[in-house]
Amino acid sequence: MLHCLAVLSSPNTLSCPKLHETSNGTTVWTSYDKSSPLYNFNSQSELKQVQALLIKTGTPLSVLPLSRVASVCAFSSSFPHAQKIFHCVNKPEVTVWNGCLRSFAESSSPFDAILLFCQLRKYDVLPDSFTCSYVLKACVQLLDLLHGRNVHAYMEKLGFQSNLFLQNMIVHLYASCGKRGDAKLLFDKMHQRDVVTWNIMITQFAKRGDINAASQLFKQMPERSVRSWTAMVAGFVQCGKPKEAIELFMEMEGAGLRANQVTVVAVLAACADIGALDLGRRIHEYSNRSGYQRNVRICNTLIDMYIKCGCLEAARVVFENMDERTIVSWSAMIQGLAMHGQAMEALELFSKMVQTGTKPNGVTFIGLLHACSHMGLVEKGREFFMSMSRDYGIAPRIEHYGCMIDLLSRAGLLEEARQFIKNMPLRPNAVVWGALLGGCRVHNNIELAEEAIVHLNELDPHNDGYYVVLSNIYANAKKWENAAKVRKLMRDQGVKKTPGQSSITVAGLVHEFVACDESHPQVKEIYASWENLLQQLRLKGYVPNTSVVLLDIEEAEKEKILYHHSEKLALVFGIINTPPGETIRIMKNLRVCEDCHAAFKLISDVVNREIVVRDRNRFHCFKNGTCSCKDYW
DNA sequence: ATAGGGTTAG
Repeated sequence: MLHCLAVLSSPNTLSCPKLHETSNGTTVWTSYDKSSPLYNFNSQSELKQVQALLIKTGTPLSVLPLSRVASVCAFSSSFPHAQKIFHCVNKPEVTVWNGCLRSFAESSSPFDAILLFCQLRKYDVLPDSFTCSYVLKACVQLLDLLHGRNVHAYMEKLGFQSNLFLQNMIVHLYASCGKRGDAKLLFDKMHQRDVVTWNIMITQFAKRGDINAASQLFKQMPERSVRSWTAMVAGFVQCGKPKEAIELFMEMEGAGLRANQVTVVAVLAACADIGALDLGRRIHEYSNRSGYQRNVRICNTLIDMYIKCGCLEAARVVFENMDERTIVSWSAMIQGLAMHGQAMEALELFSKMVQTGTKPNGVTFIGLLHACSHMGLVEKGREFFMSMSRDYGIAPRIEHYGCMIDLLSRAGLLEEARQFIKNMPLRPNAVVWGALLGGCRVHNNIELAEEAIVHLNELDPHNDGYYVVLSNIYANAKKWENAAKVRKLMRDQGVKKTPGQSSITVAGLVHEFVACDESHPQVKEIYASWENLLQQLRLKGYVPNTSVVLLDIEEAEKEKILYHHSEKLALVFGIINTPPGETIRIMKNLRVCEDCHAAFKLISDVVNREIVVRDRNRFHCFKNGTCSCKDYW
């Protein structure tokens, strides 16, 4: 405002459009400088001053940026005044308002578009189909079905009911507001549909968890674009079906279609979920060849993919090479370092992030607390927990409390963890009690474990993991009757123990193993190889830790079960089938067993290999006889 | 003018 006035008081310095006489005698206006303060009025009074100046200098009002005039006057008493300006510059006023509606619809407060639309009707500005499209866009942004329905009705009154663009938007509105039935009804009634109509339906059905309906539509549609395939691939990922996502992507490639940037993100997310490093690397190369290196979302997804595939270094390279990073990039990297047990690096990265002026969000703190809890940095964790609300105004959510309980109970501060739960302002959920239970296993606290299971039995009665941990605690204390009781409780409630399953990819093929697996074609070779390896381990001092076997059976039987754990089978298979020295990567659906953990450390030394195990919640990187988790897990 | 993408505790 002050700036503007200063300029107005010295008209000579204005970069105002000038009237020039050309050689053939006609007059033209030179184009104006948009950065001039003259065109950056932000209020009615500034606009009036600008107008007064234009009139004084004989400059036509048409030099005014009309959409700006519209947005300044949109909700004020100058509304009719703005219309006058539009009239005198001989522009159809609705197009000017449309421009304004559009920028409101795409702004951070799309409701302004709806308000402006109401103003227009009050002042008898006749909307056209574009007007409707921008208001509908705002309604979709806000999931505002109420106003959307009004616009829908009004549209029909204006005779736009057969406009395909608008019909598509209406279908989108209903579907995204959770009215899938209505959307489908409208969709079925449409006389003509284009590929966008189908894509909207597929995307919305998949987003709302109805992947089967989406899949049906995908099969039915007359022609599919890359966006249709992408919608399905992304849909599978969102529904927790990464394998199906990857299968479909392969089919898409087979059909000769090229993945776009969104497809790349979706496929990479699927690779991260199932740990498909080979495909992930291939997509990375494809992405680079396609010139997507500077796409921040792709880079973020690449970081996540490499982290979840156990390649922390590759993730770091992507991160380092980004010329622009968002909070997601930093948070993903911090979380990755946490998952790999590199707590100090995670904290250092956080400091660096703060130094560059990037503000952390709630997710960043989950990564930081996660890092502290995986390395037992209790004091640091407490500090972060305090700091997030005090220094950054981020209220801790249930996830943050979960991290804190995990941090305290893992570190053996079980009573403090219990008090933390008692005093927390949010209702503790299963994860919170589960974290306490996990600590009880590490520190063999039966009493607190029993307290936790009472809550867990109520909050998440069908999750087998909690009962297994409790019976583990009993078995560890040789309380076999209690362990049996837990198993009976599981039976009575119809809860089955999820079988441990490990997988390894060799030459592009995924090999899956369960405990005592006899189904693999190389089973004899694997078992023989294990016996051989076992001899070498014994020489290194390996003693089987049979306490992890929950059954009350003979020691020899326990050892046999122990030796045929799924992760051991996968590892031996990997050693046999990959060249010496190559890193072996194994994924397990549950937490790695304690005995396997001890064995893997020794094996990494005996066979001189790096072994990376992706566990249910973190990575263990075995190398030269030690693990990256430093045995704190 | 209309459809789409990333990080989250155990």
